[in-house]
Amino acid sequence: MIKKNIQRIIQYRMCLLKFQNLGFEKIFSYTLAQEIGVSPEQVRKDFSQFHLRGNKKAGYLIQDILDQINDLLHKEDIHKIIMVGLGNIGQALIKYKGFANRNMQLVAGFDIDPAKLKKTCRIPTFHSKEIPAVVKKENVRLGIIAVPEAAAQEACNTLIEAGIKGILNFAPVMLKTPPDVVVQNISVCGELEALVYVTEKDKQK
Amino acid sequence: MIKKNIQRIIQYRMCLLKFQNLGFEKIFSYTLAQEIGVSPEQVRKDFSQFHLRGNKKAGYLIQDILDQINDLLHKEDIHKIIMVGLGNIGQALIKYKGFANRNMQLVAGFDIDPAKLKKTCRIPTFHSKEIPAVVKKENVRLGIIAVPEAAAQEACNTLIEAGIKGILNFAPVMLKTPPDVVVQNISVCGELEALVYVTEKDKQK
DNA sequence: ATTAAATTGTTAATTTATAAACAAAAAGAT
DNA sequence: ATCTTTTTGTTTATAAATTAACAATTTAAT
Repeated sequence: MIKKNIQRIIQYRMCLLKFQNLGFEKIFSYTLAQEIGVSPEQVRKDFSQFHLRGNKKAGYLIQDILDQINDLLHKEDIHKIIMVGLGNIGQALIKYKGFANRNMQLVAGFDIDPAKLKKTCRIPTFHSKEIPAVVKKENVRLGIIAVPEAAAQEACNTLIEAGIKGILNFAPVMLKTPPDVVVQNISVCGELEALVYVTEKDKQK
Repeated sequence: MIKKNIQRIIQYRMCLLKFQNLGFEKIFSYTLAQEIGVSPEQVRKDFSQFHLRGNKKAGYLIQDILDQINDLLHKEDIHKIIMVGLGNIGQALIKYKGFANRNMQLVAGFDIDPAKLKKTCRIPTFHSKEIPAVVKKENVRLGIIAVPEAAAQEACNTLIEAGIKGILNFAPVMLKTPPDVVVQNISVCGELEALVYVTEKDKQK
């Protein structure tokens, strides 16, 4: 599983950008902490672990920290992504315009259903059998799986075979991958179920 | 933040259903563990914490454990959900057919843009100003925020004011809520950035 | 009937993550 | 120039989560 500190670093980055856009040049651990919903000590600890340094009494220089986080997250490159499955989620992600300003680029979509490939699209779409060719040609390392549960492991195997190293999985299954391929799962229903659990528990109090 | 053990319980449930559909009546901690990608000790520990009991040498009775997990997760009820924001993600979720068999029901969608409300839809859609009325009438406790970043906190405030207790947030901001309102965030870009970090780190080895 | 094997469930140990404490440095005030 | 205040950064302590260990129990075999 991915460490929590790097997930927070990603959040700090978004927050720093926000404050920078508001015209600030410096920020304190306290401010950042409040914004993210953690303690200032947590912010400083995280920064310390990634060697992000500030100035005593003067806080952190936003631009400076951003530069370093951008390095950490390899923001000097544009990260190409392919997506398998052009159903509901797939279509939504294709239309999503937020990838670009985070240095992400959805370069192609795939499906085994020819009907799904017919829709006009912001990105090129191909039959899933073309995955290896496109991955190789475009040198893609990340993939999104947005196919139904039953097809997910097969899609996953194809991606692995093609050389994909990181997979974002929307299908409600735990994918089996070799150790050098990392999977992150997103489950809308799962998150909602967790919310039901905690909110119903709160209710009893 | 929501405890990890309950998140795993939710995963175990999906896995148990899968094995039940395959015709199995019993399952061992080892099997479940492998499927979820954790250790058998973790499974037994989780089960123990929620008082889910098996039989020595004979493993766990799938139906029995499912009944108890269903109780934990309040699967005796159908959980109503409303959604604010009928953009890309909103549309995808409205079309999504997987809610029903997890006892979730999207009862209404909202947007401030009249154009978005015009599309024919599987569920009724209203102007966001109707949120309090619908929440009250339908007695809804869960909400999904799928609006742009700039509108997210305001949408959140409306939901809180209306009495929503759990929020699934797709906007890339940390929402400010009172302690009795729980938020779960989903960030596709954030997850992809985390994947970039770990996969690039692996590459160096 | 006894023994061996398998599996749970609890307790103990370890690791990881978070929080607290505090020294060090910088800025500003007296 | 000295003292006070503020904020970082590191160290120590606490809490949470995971892993390991092992006793208890059940089934099956001899």
